[in-house]
Amino acid sequence: MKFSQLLCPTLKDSPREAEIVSHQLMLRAGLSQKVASGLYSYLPMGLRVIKKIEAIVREELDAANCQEVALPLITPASLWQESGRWAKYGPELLRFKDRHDNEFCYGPTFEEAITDMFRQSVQSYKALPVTLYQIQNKFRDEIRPRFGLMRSREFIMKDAYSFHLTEDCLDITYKAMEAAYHRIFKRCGLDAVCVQADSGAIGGDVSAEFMIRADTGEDEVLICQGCQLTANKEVIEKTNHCPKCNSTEFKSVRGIEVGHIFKLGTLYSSALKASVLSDLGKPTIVQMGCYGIGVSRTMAAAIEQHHDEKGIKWPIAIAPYTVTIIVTNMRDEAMVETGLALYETLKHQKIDVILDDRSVSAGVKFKDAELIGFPIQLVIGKQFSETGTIEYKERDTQDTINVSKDAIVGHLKTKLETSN
RNA sequence: CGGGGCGUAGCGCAGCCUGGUAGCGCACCAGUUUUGGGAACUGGGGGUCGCUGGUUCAAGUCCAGUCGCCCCGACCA
Repeated sequence: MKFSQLLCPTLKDSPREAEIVSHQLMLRAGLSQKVASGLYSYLPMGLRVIKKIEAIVREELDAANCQEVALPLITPASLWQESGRWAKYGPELLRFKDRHDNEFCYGPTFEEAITDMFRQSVQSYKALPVTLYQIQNKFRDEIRPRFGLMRSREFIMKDAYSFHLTEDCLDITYKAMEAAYHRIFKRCGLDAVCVQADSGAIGGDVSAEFMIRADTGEDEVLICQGCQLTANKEVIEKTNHCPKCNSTEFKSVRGIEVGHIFKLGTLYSSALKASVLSDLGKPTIVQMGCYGIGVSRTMAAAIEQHHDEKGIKWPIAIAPYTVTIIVTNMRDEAMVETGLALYETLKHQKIDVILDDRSVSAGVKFKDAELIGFPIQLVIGKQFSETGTIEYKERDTQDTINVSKDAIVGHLKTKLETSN
């Protein structure tokens, strides 16, 4: 991509509405824009980050034998009535009627819809276990949306649901999903912890949350000083001591909840009569698990965890572009030619690269590069004219080194390989 | 929904107390000079001051209502 053609409206001043740093930076870096309270559009840069997170989620879930499906965003009231949640769910569930006066809701979560898909498709225990997932927009009419993408009403979420004949089998998948989640957040370059949690409105008996550590996080995580067990505040408040070692000493840290995994048991499968025939020919209600990841929230959390006073410091795996080539003087033909050639070379090597070919002053390009947070800057500037070298700079560490024009691609590739 | 704050150009703000027909910085457009850390000069474009009603000769400014947005709380992936 050439920056001169890119829709990326960066701002010097932070809009008044944004208070926390991820919200400010996503607006300033031109990632996303507000449409109404709790509703946001993604601009090209923001969408690239989302797509990268989604790609990592897909790869890890597919590797864990999950299958991707797509359910409609809108669910008929009849399914929710069957589970009993039409009455239980509050105004957070956005309901409406179609022209025939049939009732529907925008899906905030999809246990009913997926269980319906399952019961229409599976009759035998031989098809189990099976785990289905989707990545799409969810809608929850939050009492108070806040902090931009951190708590929006429409948001992108990956939700997965597993079906099993036995609790033991559910247990195996639950643990496999926990492991997959650790890999996902690690690959995204995020420091996440898995904590014991309360299962809340979704129901079920066992659940764990994945928290990205950040001082601005909405949630409080308690770490047991006896055995290092991590749990969310609600769990400890209920029992007042560590459920594992009985210690009452805790250290408190703040976190952003980006994932939640549950063992649902037969909560929904019994309500919706999702059963299979066992090997004894006996109808058996299936065991279920469900597993969510807030994709758009993960993007916000990544900014909270990786930024400085200049802007965002994207982890390489989820950066909108890995490398930006900054040509400081667009009137200097040698610089322009070198920048373009380097850009073409990197593109052919399948490196995500953007060429800042705008006819603006060097300062603007530097500031934008720091703000948007491309992990690596390759600067073709005055040192190029003088010594024929290109400046290699890392956004995170600000480490800078001059590399000859001929060696720059090799240097970059070595750096990228060692950082993976 | 309770408490607090805010709506004036794309973004940040002043003007409101004390009414007289809208201004500053940045951004944007044109030209000239610039080109390593948000350049300079000159000349431009852009606002029914959130909306509705009222008071007044006259309302961005005063009064009433209403809508929207943000923060704290209750609630929540």
